[in-house]
Amino acid sequence: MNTYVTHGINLLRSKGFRITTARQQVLAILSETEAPLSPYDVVDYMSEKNQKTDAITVYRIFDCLEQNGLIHRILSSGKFVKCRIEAHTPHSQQQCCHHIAICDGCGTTREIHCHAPIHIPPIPDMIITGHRLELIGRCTSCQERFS
Amino acid sequence: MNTYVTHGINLLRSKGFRITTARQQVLAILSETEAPLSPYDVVDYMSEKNQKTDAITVYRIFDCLEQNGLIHRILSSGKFVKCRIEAHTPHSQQQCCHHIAICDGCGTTREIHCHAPIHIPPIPDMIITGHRLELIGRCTSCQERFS
DNA sequence: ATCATTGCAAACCGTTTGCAGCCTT
DNA sequence: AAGGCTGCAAACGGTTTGCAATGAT
Repeated sequence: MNTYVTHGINLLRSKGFRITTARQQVLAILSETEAPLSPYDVVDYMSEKNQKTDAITVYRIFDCLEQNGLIHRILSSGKFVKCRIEAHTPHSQQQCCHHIAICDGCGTTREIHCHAPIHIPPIPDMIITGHRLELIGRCTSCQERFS
Repeated sequence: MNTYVTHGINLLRSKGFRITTARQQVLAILSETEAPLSPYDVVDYMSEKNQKTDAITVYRIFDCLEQNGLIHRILSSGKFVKCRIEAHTPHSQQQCCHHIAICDGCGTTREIHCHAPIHIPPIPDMIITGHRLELIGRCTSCQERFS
């Protein structure tokens, strides 16, 4: 039982969610995996461990975890990764924020804590309230593998 | 026949694509619409004009237009908008680029030409080669409507 | 005991594929 | 005339919904 799992369990419990075995198992799998996972990826992982679950259940657990800032949804792939930075604050141009960098070789992700504001030129007739940013890159091992 | 449509037609022709009526009709609809459209939205629009098309055809036309930088794909919704900025260059942190701002009230979009580099702190073990950025905001009329 | 959560079935939606026929070149 | 493009049919994968059974509190 690692930090991510216990943190997740405590957070969910504090908000009145029930600590079911399915939720604990999903948290455990997320904590063991660096690459983003789809709900069906999780089902496969779990069946390898002889833990039978339905994909629908994983969908609902992912919804719950996302709403509580425990996982990131990756727009470009529809998959999810654990979120280790507790303060997941949606932000304007002035606030501190964090984003995800995705390796286009292996899909591994890194979280980025970004204190510098993103500079955006004024937009006519529109007030900006937030943004979604995904960085595409290549991790060290993929740099070696593909060079 | 406006600038966007003629520009699109000329670009496609110059690359050896055929100028079919379906492609011209889709370009015309894109030029008339500020909000992002799904392929099925386009089919509906066209049937209102008594122009019958198949959604599959629109999908393929969208693919073609996207590859030629004539439309943007919006990750968060899977819809598309016309792209008026010709130089649609994927970019690193140093280059000039452009992105989309989306009104969360009505879905209208604005294109942003962004010359200032986006400042990203160094990421351990990863080289950043590109990024996807979508700005969320609220346009003037929606600010009034919802206030 | 209560009620949130799970799991099965089935529907749903957006998207893709194969192939014959059409239309631009 | 040639071959890119269209459109129908059908399949496909991911996601959602309804409802009864289960299990955490």
